[in-house]
Amino acid sequence: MSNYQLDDSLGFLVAMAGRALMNQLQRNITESGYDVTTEHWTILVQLWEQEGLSQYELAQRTGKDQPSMSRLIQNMLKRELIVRVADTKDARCKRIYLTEHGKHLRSQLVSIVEETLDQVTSDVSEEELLVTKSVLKRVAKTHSVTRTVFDQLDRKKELHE
Amino acid sequence: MSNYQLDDSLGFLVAMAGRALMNQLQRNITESGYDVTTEHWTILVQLWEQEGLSQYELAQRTGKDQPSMSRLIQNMLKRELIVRVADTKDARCKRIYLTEHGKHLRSQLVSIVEETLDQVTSDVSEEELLVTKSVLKRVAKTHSVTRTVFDQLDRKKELHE
DNA sequence: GCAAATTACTTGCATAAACAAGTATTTAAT
DNA sequence: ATTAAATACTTGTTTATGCAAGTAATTTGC
Repeated sequence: MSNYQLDDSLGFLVAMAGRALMNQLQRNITESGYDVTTEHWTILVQLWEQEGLSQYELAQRTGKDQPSMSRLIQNMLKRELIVRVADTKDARCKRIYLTEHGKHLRSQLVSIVEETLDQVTSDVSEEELLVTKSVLKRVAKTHSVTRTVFDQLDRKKELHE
Repeated sequence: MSNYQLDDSLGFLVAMAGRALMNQLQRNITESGYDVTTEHWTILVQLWEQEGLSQYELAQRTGKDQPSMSRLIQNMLKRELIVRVADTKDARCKRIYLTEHGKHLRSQLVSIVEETLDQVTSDVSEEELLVTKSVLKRVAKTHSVTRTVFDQLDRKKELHE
């Protein structure tokens, strides 16, 4: 029975790289004085591009399940990053809009994220990065929940072309 | 201000691939009838190679902090995967050993993990996989906590050479 | 038009991570 | 020898995930 080598296991490496990235990003955001988590960021990215998405749509686009989204939204409401408005045509649906505060965070947070990505990939060539992204995307697409995210993005791109 | 493209962001891709991998692995383990989490697995891998590690050493080798390790150990004790023995020379230290049950899981769990990795990388060439692993390792090494893991592994390899 | 199925969201429960603060034991410094 | 510092571990709090079960609103099929 082969000795399982952790540092040769894709699962372990993805988990470690993910932790490094998320910790560094969270640290950079907090040190810049923003009360925003990395998870809030994924929602803000969606809303900066299109406001008024329902919780279900946000869950689809970020690869989260509905309970996770429900609680994440509650958290962002508490921090006054967003507001929630009941859909006039479908009372089940709650649509999410940005507050002024949420809107204004955009340029600073995008800078922090880009800076963080530069930090953690300073040692990586452009070509290697492209291969890695392409592989990670394929891995993500093997799973139903995360595949939905990329299928949505691909569909959107087709519309724009 | 550029539109932030999520499917081009390494952070998002790592998070999605990680979720795909962990969900698939957890599902495969559970479906095979084992009451073991993916986090238990990382500890078991260490103990299959060397028993009697302290909680601190396990934390170092898996990139977790001590509180996380403390609770993870409590959980594994409850499931009777491991036992905990106070160090005779240092009463602060608690050393972890496998139960018979923990020992016997080895071959089955290693199979499940290897099968899962094959599932999620069926679409990926050997060469692409090598590049990806190498990049992820470099990303992980940019962060203090996860760097320790690889530094430890590298040191161990040097000793064996 | 009404019961049944579906949809959008929420709540409960277990596990897990990050951080801060606590306890107990050991080591170091004088 | 005693106090101070360091070490190993634990507990509390907040945030987050996965899954199951619940509520309320809307659609569907007859």
